[in-house]
Amino acid sequence: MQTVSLVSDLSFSRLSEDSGTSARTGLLNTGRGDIDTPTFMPIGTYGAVKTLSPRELKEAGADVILGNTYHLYIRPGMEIIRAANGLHKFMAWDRPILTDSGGFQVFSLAKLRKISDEGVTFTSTLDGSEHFLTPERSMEMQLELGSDIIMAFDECAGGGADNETVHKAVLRTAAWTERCHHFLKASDAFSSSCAHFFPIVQGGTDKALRKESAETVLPFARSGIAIGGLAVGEEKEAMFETIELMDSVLPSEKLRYLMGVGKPEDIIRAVSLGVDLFDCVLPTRNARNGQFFTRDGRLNILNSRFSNDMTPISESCDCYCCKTFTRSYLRHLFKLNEMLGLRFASLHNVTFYIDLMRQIRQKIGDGTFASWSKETITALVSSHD
RNA sequence: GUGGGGGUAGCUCAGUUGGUUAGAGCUCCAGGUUGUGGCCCUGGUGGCCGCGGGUUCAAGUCCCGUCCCUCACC
Repeated sequence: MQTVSLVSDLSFSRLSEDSGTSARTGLLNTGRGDIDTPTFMPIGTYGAVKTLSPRELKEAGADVILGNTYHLYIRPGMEIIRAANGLHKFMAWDRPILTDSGGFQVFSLAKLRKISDEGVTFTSTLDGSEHFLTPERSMEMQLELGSDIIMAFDECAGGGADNETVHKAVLRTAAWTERCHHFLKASDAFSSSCAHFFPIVQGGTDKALRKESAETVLPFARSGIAIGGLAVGEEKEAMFETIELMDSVLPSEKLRYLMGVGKPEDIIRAVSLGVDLFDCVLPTRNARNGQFFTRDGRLNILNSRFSNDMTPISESCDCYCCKTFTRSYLRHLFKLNEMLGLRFASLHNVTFYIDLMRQIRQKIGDGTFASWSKETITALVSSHD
């Protein structure tokens, strides 16, 4: 297998490893600062991590956030992004941004779509207008956004897809990844951008298809590679078996990004299988439904048992929400649909996820990750499953 | 005072020519949410059908009385 180098000089370097598991810490260089791994990216789909300001994100400790090419292309459109001199300036976030390519959204959101080897025709969920998205166009838009980590334009088959469908997605993802790479290699904007390019492995939960997909996209991975097509409806154990397979197939010197995962306990397990980077809607979406993450599991602030509870969400959390407000008050805010409640819940959950990652890095560095992870997972799921 | 309309779940209301154990939405209570629209999904609690008589095998439904709400007119 041959590694094809992109023009970027940026890299991922492993700093320490955990004995007994595949967990490791690392450092990803970007033009907008280094990222300690393992880490978690809050999701800022439309150029906003819902309810939180960039200042609050920094205070919570976020090093990198995720933006969505598909959503930003629909609204406000690339013309506005160009006029604003890129997404960073537009949203006033000066740290790294990873951009999703739009591949996943075309399949998960768009109602009407036609897929061919050339690209995807889809109908906008906003106004019904028709659009054509290709690997080249996705790369072009991610460059216009000013992305620090550009994701390959892939095809994600759903969790219930048969092997023939998954295989087609694997082949198409391979061809598209090569086109993405080819486009970037020829792009002046890319060579001067200091941006990473991450290919995405597909293949569902079938071992042979996963291996095939990994082998076909790996030549285009320089600093990192993503594991896509998981947490899309398959059995949880099948997901972890696939991650474990990826741990043995992917070279350990490249950063591994597990797309869309997950619950805190899932992240810890994935870290033990060698994953370095995560994103997930749970901390922010569930926050807006009143769910708070804590070391002792999740709690639904709408539950009546909190109506007169004058303690904070978590005694051990240093976020503004936990230092200042009671469960009783937070429940009150949620019962009345006050937007302040959504903000505090989002702030707490994002802080919780980022603190969790910080602790994971510390435990790996200490060499105590294996035992710590077992205890922590037990506590996290104590009141669930 | 006279005439009309109406009283059914916490709220807004559906309930066929009388026919099984009276329903819905919202609320309330509790689950879910994995490359994001605060959406959404799944369960559950909750009714002396205003009250009292009557007709009938059978009444939320028909009849009589009564109380309350509401509109119109004196």
